Amino acid sequence: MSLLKTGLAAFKPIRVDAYPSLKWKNISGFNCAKDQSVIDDLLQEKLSFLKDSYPNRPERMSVLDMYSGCPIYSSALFNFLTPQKYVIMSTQKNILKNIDKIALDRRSQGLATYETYSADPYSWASFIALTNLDKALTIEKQDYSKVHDSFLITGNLTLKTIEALLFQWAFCMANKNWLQRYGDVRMMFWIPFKLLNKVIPKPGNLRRMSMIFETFTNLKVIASSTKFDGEDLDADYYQLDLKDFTRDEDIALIEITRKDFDFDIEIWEFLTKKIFSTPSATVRTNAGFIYPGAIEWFESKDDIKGFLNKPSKELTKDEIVKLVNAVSVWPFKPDIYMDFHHESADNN
Amino acid sequence: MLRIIRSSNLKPTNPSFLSSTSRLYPSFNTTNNVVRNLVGFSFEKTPEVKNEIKKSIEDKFLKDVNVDFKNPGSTTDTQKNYLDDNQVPNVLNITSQNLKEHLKDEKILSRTLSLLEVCLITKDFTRSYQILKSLCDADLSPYQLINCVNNYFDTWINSLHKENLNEATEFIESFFDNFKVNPNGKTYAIMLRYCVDHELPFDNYLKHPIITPRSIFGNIDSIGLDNTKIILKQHPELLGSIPKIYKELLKNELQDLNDQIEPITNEQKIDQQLNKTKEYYDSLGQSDYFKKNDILPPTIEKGVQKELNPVDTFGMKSIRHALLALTSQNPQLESKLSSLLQNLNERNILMDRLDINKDLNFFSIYQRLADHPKEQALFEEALEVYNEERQKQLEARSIEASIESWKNDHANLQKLGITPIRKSLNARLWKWYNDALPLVEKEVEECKKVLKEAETTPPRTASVLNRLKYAPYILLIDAKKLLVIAILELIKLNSSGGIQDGMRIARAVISIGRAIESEFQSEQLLKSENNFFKNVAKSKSSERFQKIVRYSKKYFRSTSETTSFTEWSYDVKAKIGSILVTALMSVATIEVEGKDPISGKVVHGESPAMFHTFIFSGGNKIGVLKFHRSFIEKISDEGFNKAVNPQSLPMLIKPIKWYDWKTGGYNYSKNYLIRSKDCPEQLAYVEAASENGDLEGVYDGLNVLGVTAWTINKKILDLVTEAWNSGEEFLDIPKHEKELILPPKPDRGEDPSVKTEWQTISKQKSYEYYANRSQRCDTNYKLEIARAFVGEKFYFPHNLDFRGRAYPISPNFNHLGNDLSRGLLLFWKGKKLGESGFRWLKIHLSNLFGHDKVSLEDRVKFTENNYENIHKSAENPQAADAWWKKADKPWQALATIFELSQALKLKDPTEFISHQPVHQDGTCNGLQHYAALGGDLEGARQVNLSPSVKPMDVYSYVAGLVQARVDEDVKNGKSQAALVQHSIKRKVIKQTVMTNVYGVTYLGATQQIAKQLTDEFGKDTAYFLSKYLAVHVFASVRELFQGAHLIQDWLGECAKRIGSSVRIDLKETEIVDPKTLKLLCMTSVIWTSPLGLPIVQPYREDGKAVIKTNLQSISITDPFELNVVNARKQYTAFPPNFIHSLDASHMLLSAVECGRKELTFAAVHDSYWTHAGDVDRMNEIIRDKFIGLHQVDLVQRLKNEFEKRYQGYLLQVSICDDSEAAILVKEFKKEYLAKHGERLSMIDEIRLEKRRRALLNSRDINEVNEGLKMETTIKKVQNLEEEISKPSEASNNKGMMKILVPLRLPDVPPKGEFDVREVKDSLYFFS
DNA sequence: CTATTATCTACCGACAATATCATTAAATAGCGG
DNA sequence: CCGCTATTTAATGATATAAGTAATAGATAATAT
Repeated sequence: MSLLKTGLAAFKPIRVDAYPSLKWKNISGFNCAKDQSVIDDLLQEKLSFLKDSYPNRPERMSVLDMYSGCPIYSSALFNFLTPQKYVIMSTQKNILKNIDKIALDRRSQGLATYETYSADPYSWASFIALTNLDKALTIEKQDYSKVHDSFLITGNLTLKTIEALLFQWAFCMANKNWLQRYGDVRMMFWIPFKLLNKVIPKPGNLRRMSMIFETFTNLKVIASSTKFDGEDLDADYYQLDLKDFTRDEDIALIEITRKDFDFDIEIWEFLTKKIFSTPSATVRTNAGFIYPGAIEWFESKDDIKGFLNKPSKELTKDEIVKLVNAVSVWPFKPDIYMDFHHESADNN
Repeated sequence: MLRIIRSSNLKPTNPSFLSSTSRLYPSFNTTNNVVRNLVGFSFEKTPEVKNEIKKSIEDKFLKDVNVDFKNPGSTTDTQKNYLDDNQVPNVLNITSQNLKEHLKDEKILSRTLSLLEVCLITKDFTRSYQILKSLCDADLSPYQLINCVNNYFDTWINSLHKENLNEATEFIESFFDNFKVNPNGKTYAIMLRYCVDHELPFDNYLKHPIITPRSIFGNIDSIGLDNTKIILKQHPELLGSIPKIYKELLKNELQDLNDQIEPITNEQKIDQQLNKTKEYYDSLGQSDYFKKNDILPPTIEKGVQKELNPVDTFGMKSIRHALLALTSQNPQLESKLSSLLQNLNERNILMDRLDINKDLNFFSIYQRLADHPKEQALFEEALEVYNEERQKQLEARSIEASIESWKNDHANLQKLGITPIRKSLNARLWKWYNDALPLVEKEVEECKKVLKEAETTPPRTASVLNRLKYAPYILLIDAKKLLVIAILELIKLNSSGGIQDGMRIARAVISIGRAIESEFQSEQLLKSENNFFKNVAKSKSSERFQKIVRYSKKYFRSTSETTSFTEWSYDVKAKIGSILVTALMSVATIEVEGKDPISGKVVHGESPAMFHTFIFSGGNKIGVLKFHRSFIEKISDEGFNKAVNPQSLPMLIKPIKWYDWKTGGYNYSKNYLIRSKDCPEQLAYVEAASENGDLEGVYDGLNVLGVTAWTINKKILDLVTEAWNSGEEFLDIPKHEKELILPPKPDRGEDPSVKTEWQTISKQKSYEYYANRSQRCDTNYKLEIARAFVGEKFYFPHNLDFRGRAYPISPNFNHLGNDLSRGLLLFWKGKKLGESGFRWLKIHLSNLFGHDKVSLEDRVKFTENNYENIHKSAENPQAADAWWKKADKPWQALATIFELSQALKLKDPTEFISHQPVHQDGTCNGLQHYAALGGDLEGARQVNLSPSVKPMDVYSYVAGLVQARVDEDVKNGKSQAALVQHSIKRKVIKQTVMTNVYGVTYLGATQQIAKQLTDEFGKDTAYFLSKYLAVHVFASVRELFQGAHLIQDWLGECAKRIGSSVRIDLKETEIVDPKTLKLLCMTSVIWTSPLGLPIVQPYREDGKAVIKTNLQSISITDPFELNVVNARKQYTAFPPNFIHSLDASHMLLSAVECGRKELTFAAVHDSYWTHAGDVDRMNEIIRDKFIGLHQVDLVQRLKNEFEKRYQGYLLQVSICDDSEAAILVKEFKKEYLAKHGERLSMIDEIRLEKRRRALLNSRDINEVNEGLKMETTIKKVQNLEEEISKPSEASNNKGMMKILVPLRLPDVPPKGEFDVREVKDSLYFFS
């Protein structure tokens, strides 16, 4: 009962250290915050705009938080946003158990709380269950012209094996599917610094990974434990200290929202793979990797042949779009869906 | 110190390698037994040893020749007996303390030697001499060095004229000063050749006090026969110094002894006939096919009525031409056969008159001569002579033949206009070839230029340096050949490695490089043979003489020292390969058709036919070469094509016998005894064993397998061809699927899971499509080979995998293949069935039908009850519901049916002459060996080691056990149990039971069972149930074969310990990783098979090396990188490998005996084949040999060997905190801490122990005493046998500590009561 | 020391990831004596 | 010509690549705090 009326419940902040009996066993592949006050500070410093982006939060805002780890950040964010609903989805059984204890305690006191949802965020099915079957979360469908104003996705993607989710979900943004079918839903993730380094564009030394984020998302670095060089992006981020985290590995917090585009994304995906095969080589050389005849085809296009001789790593976003559009109308274009190979093809 | 050639540029530099300090370190092994030391990675040889080896080969060869000449039946009977001792006679061991460095040295050395060889061949004496000088300073064995110098001398002297005598003499005189070694017999042999060639006096060189004529003529290869003749004319007394095999030859040449040698009368007759007959090849107009470039010889069809549908398999055509339309350097040889046939015709010996011009089915001629043994023998001999030359063509000339066939297709089609040319693949290839040739030639020129410049000015730019690395090699082969090889390889590799319509670049370039290397070697071998025999046998043509020449050639091939045995490095292969691929890629074009996405119109164009690209797999970037889809469509239309590697087809003559670990099999290509996995360690052991004379038994066995003659079952081939051409599915031939159809792509707004699913399905579909295609392709390949060999007599050269199992070297089509391959094969030789054979043939049929679980009598009855079916099937095999198709192995069954039906039509079926191989298969051979090892009564009974009335069937029995368990579960209300209760069949669990011996895991077993259950339950349920069943199958097998599992576990445990042990006399950095401070386990499991073959498990973490080519960098596993062993692989693979080494020994032993008793013998590991009439005799042999093998306690013997080999090794084990050993170690550590103020690390422990051992081994008594007093942790615990030999427990447990202990092996499991001699009376042991 | 994560997954025949950038080691060049 | 340092070049090592882990899930080794 009290759960449904969270918005009305008193908003006493959750403090994880108020539950000293709970053992969090720092040892986890995830790199998580250890010190809640640091996160409080971070939110205050850099994320106050969130409060304005999500009006009337206690009544209508939902947050989906994945792989929370020890819920230091989750608690801080929860306290900060005071959303109507805050779901922590994870596979970490022991951690969820502990969080449940906190939630139970809060509920018993009639306090607002986050809740857990035991499922694997890696599995698409989890979200169908979450929104359709279990109805643990109801999300309003909104227009893509502005950022969704009642739903926020966040989580910790610092484990090696689930890094992939960042890319998958980014593509979901572009494709408007998964949870991104509800609108332009803002996502905030903790990621290893190494991963951040891949996704931020380094002018003159561009790679496909950064191109993805540059083309399909608005990327902002909220916080980082290390300095980095990237265009405009380094202007204003919160300096983190590694000692406040569970692992001795540089970490960053990023925020992404959707950027619209107008070309065939599948060709884009295919083409960028090929064109960045050898980033230091010329566009012409790399074009050869697309399909026989591609170089000649590009040479026949006036808006393209001008940049065929520069290295791929210097290609701009728009130039790539030109290439994509050229391939789309190419009579001898390759079958972009056959670009894989069968592993260990031997078995009688 | 020495100077070597830096591989990048050719200037001498000065690193230190091949340091000799550590080489002769005494082994810790101090037992009474002989411990032979392998030093470094190559076994040191002295020239004397080498000569001895050569001598013994000669003796054996002569013996064999005698067998072939006169009294067959008595081969060697004294092979070293490995079979009756609990000790392995020679425990070989590598004792280098510096493994990694030694290997690196080997790498440099190998490259340098290869470069030397290449420079010599290209007559680059400047560079050669530089290399040679640098080698002098290297730590080569004197023998190796002399060899190198001699090779140099050999080539260099050819460039000298008569006037340069002084230079030559000077070379010999300053030999020692220059190279620090003395000249030897070969040096003098070379000098002799020079003198004789230039008509200079040579007597001086025959009077050397040390270098005797005998040792000179031991190198007769370097003199040449013709020259030897001249020498002998002046010095007839030297005839005694000539190797026997050539003596005969020279005697003939010298004294015109034709009349004195008894001519074989029949042959003489034919000799006379010979003159009467005109060469029929001339009449066919194809004798000079290879020389006259423009005329394609008319293809003779060998009576196979129907062409295979896709006709144009690349290369195949050339093979057929090579087989059919051969030129010969000695026309008389050819005509011998034709005259014989003519003669037979005239005498009406054959039932029908032969049309010599058409019917070249030798097999049918042979069969028709069955009643005329004399003529049959003559015919066979003539055929052998004839084939001798054809084989040579086949191996040596097929590349040229490919070009010809393309060219001809192109030329012929040109007459018809442009369109047909576009359509023809061969014509297209001809164009590619022509367009790319200038590029390649330009590259070759460039290489020449660069090499020349490098002589004067040191190379600077990267591109020149890069080119220099391969330049010397690319000059070795004609540019035309380079290109053809490249084209053929690329087409062959299409769709390999799981890549649709393409291949991995790495594989492509290396395959091309390898093929080129191999072609080069062939050329060299052929050239040296021709040189040696020049001017011989041109004039004399007596049968006897020709025969001697043939044997001399065979001998030459198996011993020739001029043979190149250096290997091209991967670097070179890859670079050359990539040059060619690049050239081809840039010119190869194809007509393409596309659709304009906007207008929808069809557009035509010309586009490159292939392209380079990268694909990604799990974040890995793989470089691939892909073909344009239009090209793929083209080859699909014209059929599935693979280029045949003509150098590894079945052989038309008996393979070269194995006398030596690196010569055998084909005439003109290099084959090793062992298919080593690029593992120098393996080769080192095999080489040592071979030179130690331990491998005689192995060689004998292999040689028996090699002389089994085969032919094609034409009836079967006709039928298969028909089925094939229909394009429909037929038995195990899949349907020809025209194109890959994928489900429609989902909209991108759909949930990602939808797309994922679509991808999965698409991948699956695509996989199936390509699997289907590759299967069709494989079948086509088999059929093409079979078709080319119809009517021929052919042989499969064999070699071994590293465990000693024998495999035919010729891939694709051989008796190890599937039912179809086997069905297509017959023994060439026919043998009368006889009573017993008739019976076995019936049993064989029954077995092929799957009725092999009943008594022999019942099997006979099965066949007898089906006589009507047999006749029907034989008469009308095409019938849709023909009986034979229902067999387990339909093709073989049909082949047998043909024979049976023919036999039954005879008045007396036992008179029938059978060619059908009849198999005797061990029932679960692996388990048989386990049972014998363990003396396990119950196990022995289950696998038919002990006699019984009916054969036991393990699989059914296990199925029964599983059934019982499941039934129990049903009672207890388990839901899965109820579902599968009625589906537990023999077939379901068979594979799992079988693979259980190989250590299949739960997951693997589940998949196997699931595959069987899928039809019944559907994919998902099947998997669910399989998980359940797998558990029960495992439990049941374990329960039934307890004995086997005890041994399996024991073997595993031993391997585990060995694989995680360290040898502490190594250099410290090779014992403990300086970075991680962890033990570096470098010890692989090594043992000696009962036949004397040393087996080294090659499993290590592989060291990757990257090669830069002009296409891309490619990554290969560096064979010269010695890494830590993969302990897991070592122990999971050891039990099966050990058992396989036993069954391999059993097979080879049986082969030798069968050979001795003149049985035709073939084997597929644990399935032994012979003529029906000989099965009884073979069965006896199989049993005897099995008993012989197991009469000693092989497990104990293995343990003894291990203990000897791994004595002094240390192992890290976890033991209980409170055990005595742990306490002692802790105490010691505490004391050490107190004394030295720092903790005793593992390295310290090892250092101390090293020191202690060094002291103990010292010659200084004081030091020994000091050593005796010295304490180390290892000494503390070494006597606590019980504690340290306990199996190690999981280290994750509490209260455990890790300590170093001397390696101990667990006790051998107790042996059971079973007496292996019972096998003698077990009917179903093999059946 | 122990919870979490990564790595396997049946033997043999059989055959392999690559580009780029940073760092280190070695070779060469230059210079002075 | 030698020997030293500075500069260039070669060799080695680390990291990124893609982005549903291809199926499949349970034991075991490795890792990190």
